Amino acid sequence: MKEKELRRSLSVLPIGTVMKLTDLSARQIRYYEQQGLVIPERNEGNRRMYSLNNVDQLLEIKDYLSEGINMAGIRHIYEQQKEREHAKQEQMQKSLTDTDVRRILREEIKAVGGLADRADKLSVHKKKL
Amino acid sequence: MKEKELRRSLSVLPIGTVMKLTDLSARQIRYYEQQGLVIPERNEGNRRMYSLNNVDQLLEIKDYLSEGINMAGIRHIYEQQKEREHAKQEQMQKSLTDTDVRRILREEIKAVGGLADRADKLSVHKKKL
DNA sequence: ATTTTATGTCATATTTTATAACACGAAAAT
DNA sequence: ATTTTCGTGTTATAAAATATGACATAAAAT
Repeated sequence: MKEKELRRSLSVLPIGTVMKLTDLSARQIRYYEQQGLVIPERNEGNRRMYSLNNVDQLLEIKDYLSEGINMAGIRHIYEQQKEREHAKQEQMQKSLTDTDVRRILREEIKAVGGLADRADKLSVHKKKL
Repeated sequence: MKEKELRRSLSVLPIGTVMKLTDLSARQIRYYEQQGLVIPERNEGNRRMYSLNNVDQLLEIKDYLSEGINMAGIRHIYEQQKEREHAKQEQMQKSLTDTDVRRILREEIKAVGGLADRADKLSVHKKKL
């Protein structure tokens, strides 16, 4: 599902479209950006270009606001989220090295298996042992 | 998967974005429209707004063109496609009425079952028959 | 009672898009 | 061998969309 993620993160929507999709005013969208919440990419002409993920985030912000949470609160939430993602990232990193360890172990086993094979070939002598 | 279809058919992309996504010039995109191939919606300000489906179709057209097929050919292909869709539509229609028929049959069976029930209730007399 | 927040509104500059026209090489038709 | 048609580029002009910054303000926080 990597392709889907890519699609959702492509900055292809002008602010006008985002306004309609979120039912937010340009003023609001720009203000949230100013507050460090949703920072869109810019095209060559300095126009803001949003992704579907950006839109989702804006809708999320709408929800938070309607729950009475203010900018600072929302900012905090996203910082927390980033932290969690960071932690997960580290976790991933760790588990990756774990699989590395497993791979190495497997290779060691394989090596041992090789020895076993040789032992098999020598097994004609087994009975003798 | 109705929601996905909706997403893909939402007219949210300005022509500039479509140009980048398809690597076609505005001239080309508009010409294909003029030729009846990809007709985008328009926003209140008469700007063309494209959907992801539109983009896919444009990419398809690019392929056809690179295969040497001309506008007329592509138009023909799409007309065929429409016909097929239409046929499928009719088929759907048909099979829907089929299920209707089945439903009706089921109801008839149920009705018969009702009679059967009554027959059961009368079955105390069965032996008499 | 002030100050801060979140948003509206307005003005100005820049960018993007629409439309129409002219051009032009390559392919097709005559 | 010409003439037409096709697909696209380019240019000019007008309208729409967007960016930025300033001023305004009701509601909330202090």
